[in-house]
Amino acid sequence: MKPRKTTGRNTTLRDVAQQSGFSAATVSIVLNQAPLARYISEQTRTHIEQTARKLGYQPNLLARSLRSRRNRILGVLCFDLSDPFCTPILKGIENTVYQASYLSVLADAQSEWSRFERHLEILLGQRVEGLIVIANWILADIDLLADVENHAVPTVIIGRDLERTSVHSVLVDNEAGGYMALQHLHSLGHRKIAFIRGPKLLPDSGRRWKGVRAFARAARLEIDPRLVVDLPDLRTPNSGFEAGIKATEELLRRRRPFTAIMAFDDMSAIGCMRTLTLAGIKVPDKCSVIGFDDVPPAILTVPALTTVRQPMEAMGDVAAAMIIDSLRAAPENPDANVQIRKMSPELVVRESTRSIS
Amino acid sequence: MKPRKTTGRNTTLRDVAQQSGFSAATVSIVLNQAPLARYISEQTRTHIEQTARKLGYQPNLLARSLRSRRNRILGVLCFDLSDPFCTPILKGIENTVYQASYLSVLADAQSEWSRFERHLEILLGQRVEGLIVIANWILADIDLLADVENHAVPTVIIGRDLERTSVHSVLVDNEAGGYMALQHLHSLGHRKIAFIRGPKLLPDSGRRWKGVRAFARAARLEIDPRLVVDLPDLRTPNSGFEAGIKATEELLRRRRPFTAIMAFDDMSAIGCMRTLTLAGIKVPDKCSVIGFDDVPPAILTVPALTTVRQPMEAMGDVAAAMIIDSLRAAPENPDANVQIRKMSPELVVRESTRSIS
DNA sequence: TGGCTCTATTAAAACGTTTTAGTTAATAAC
DNA sequence: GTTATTAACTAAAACGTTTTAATAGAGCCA
Repeated sequence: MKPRKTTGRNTTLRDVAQQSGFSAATVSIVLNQAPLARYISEQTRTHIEQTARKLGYQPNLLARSLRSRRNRILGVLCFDLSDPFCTPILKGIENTVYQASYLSVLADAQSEWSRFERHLEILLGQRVEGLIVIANWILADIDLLADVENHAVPTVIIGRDLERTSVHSVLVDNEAGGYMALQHLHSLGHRKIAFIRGPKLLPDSGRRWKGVRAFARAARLEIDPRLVVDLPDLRTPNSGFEAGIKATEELLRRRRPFTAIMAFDDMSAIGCMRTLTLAGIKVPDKCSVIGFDDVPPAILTVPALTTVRQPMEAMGDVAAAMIIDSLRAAPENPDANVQIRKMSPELVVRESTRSIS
Repeated sequence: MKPRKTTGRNTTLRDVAQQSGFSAATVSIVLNQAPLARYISEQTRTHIEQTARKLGYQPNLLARSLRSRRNRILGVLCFDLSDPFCTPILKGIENTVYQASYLSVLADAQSEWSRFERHLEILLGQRVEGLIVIANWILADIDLLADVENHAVPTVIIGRDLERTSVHSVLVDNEAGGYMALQHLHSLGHRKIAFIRGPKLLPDSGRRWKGVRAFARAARLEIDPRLVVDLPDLRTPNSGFEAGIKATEELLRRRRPFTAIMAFDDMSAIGCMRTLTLAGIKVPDKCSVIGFDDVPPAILTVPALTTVRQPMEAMGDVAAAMIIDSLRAAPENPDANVQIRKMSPELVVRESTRSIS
């Protein structure tokens, strides 16, 4: 039975001090195991600890961080949490942050700019020590930059690289990924390959496509422009699936034969498979499909999706580590040297691709 | 161009006061549009606002909440974020909370008890005004209760109902859902129906099953115990899919004919469909499948999953509203009357169920 | 003249910690 | 017999706000 509070007031450090007969300073030193605790006698130490426990003392973290200017909290700002892309990243972040005995608090902007800004403001107002932004959509650099620079909080953005700012970046090597994807299809013997490219506004789209073209050139493979479609720019969070469906319908409408499709990402690939299946085109027997990302739902389809994996959990790890390192290194001036970390993608062969025969 | 800070210090209220020639009190009153602002002359008001803007003043929320004992922050504690069940709930919460101009911060325990407790402690230490717990797994009441009661923070738990505590609950009417699911299959003419029940330790399992039995009784439908399998208890977050695969394999091994399967939840239903498809049993032609929850991936499969929907977003809404209401009603003693809110499930017919030939 | 009620503003006391700079008393060093 | 050193504490000043109670001046009434 814990002692019940009748009053609404929480037990404070002073209560413990009073009750134990020592000063607030001593209590603070003991309870935090501060360096000075070396000089506190064993006896008082245990006595204080006991009283604290007895009173059910829980420190007020607000007061603590106000005074000490540290709170061991990292803010995570997610542009849209319902994107399955976010979850593994968050997992990575949470793991690393936890190891370092920090806490991460997450805010979700639900694809709305106004929320993004408000949440950013509040996180900064709460004096988080670092900030991780998950950019699963187009982010205008400017706004972010201004606020963050003012507060001098070390920041990393996952999924985008911001030029000429004080913000670190972690992202996958999209070009290598595009290269890899096409190489895989080519190695299976596919030559007539259709492409669903990403939205034009998304920097990823261009980069992946660049990788694709690089491989095509290297392998002397010709890309038929009539087998290339683009996803529309206006993309609310989980519209990738719908867009993939539409894109594939368009592709079928063109009546040019192809034996494989490379989709911009997993969600569009899953939409693509649906259209093909409904049209009676068996995947992978009649047509192979490859995605990009390896989001969790990629294993749920039949056939399970072959894809180019972004190491999302690792990306979260790395981002968190960057922040924590820069916090450890220079608590005073964080943006010592801005880093851009490109992670290697990895081909994950499942069931949706097969060699031509 | 915002004015750059050369020093690491942030602009404080006092800076604004000094710069504008008024006292801190006045500045605070103006900037917060406090009741007393009525008496402040238009002129000073605009002057103060201007200086604040010029200096790029951002209030320190820590100091603010420390003093005013309010911070308009709700803590959300999720037992495992990678469960797709959470995302829609979070969306609902975030929406309602945002409307009420609160902020929600999320912490993810990643299925680990120790993290759950630590995060809980920190959220409470941060003096969040309310707490929402998303229980997508078995939660021992006791621990939660102790801490929460001590802090007298209004709390609601989503997905579980805790008896005899001061914690509100929001959950779906599992019994009605189970009833509904079986009714649907029955109305399509299915009589030989297999069941994949939930883990025994999960209260939901029993309740859904109770609903199933209730319908069976009402419709004079006999349930063949050899067509019933249970998901194992040891369930790490996203093992539902794997477990569904295993369970269906077991079912097929028994070689008792059936024309429909009712799965415990969507993830196991999706696993189930995979096994059936790989075994050459076409869904829904040869066998119908129904799930429970309507998690986002349910629409991604071919055929898309028929399921009993938990109104997850609405559940998030309701939970948040409960907290905010109880905060508005009685900021002093929150647990005025504990509520348990049961939400109605809804049948969502998609492509995985069909009437018997 | 004195006593009200407004208006416009502020001094100073919180809020609950951490931290800096002491203060003793005792022990050791010279 | 003075001076360091050390052990065991503590007073008091932050941290950056909000809020309470107060202070003046002005207008009005009797």
